[in-house]
Amino acid sequence: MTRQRQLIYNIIAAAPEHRTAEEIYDLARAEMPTLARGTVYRNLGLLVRDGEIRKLEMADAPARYDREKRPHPHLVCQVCGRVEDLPAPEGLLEPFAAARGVTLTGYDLKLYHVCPACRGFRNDTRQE
Amino acid sequence: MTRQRQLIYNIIAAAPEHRTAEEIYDLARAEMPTLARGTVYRNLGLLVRDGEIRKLEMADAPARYDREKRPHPHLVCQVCGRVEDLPAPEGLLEPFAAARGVTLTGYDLKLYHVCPACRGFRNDTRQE
DNA sequence: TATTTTTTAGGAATCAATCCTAAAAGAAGG
DNA sequence: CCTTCTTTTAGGATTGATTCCTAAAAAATA
Repeated sequence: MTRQRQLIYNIIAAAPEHRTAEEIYDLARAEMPTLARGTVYRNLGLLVRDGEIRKLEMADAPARYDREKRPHPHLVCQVCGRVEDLPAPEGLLEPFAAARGVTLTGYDLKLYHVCPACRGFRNDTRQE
Repeated sequence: MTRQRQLIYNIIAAAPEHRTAEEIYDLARAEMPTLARGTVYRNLGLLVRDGEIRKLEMADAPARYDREKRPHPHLVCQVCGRVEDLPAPEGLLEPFAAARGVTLTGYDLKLYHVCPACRGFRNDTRQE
């Protein structure tokens, strides 16, 4: 385990934010100024491959990384792109797939909405 | 409506395939050899904006385009990347979102599996 | 048909991500 | 700690998808 990889992992593990490679690069450079961009991408790839973190492919935007290893859906603001984790939809997708004779190996579920900040309301109805 | 745009739309509308911009470009060039790549991208964007077609963002691969305008999930082969349409999961996602106080504006659901061809079986259990 | 507006072709530019290579750092053993 | 072997890094070049730019062409409008 190199210092570079540990640093990159720590940045992701330390916060629930779903950051882009570039954001992670910037944060990491603050602590290790010689860190190369390619090193960040390569280590992110390795961490994903080893199941330490998850990669989130975003529509028309750079990928983001999630410290949560278990599969779960995401709530994405259509306007600002902000991403939140959602609890896994227990027993929702499996039956849907099974009913079609499909053996699920994974899923990607994004729910789009407009977040309170982008809606301009402060009296939104979301809990959390 | 320009000839270029009509041609691009026709290619998508004519088949259930989920093609990439590059594939559409190649098919279109067969009929209109001077067509520019940028014209394909621009028109795909406009068609998506106007709700004539849908854009499918793929993981680590170029986007694909879908003639089906209604929202619906996709079944994606992890190995070859092949994409199939799935019927809309009526009343599955809305309650899930509503239960969390979220007003859904859209969704993106991809189910991953390994298609029969990639599994190497011919006795698979999928219908259709 | 003349005028105004939009779109195109073609190529340059951008942006995220990957690849390349010599140098540096880590792992393993004693 | 030394030495050796293997992996990883920095830094920059490269790629691949997509977007942008501009003068010319086509479409819409009158």
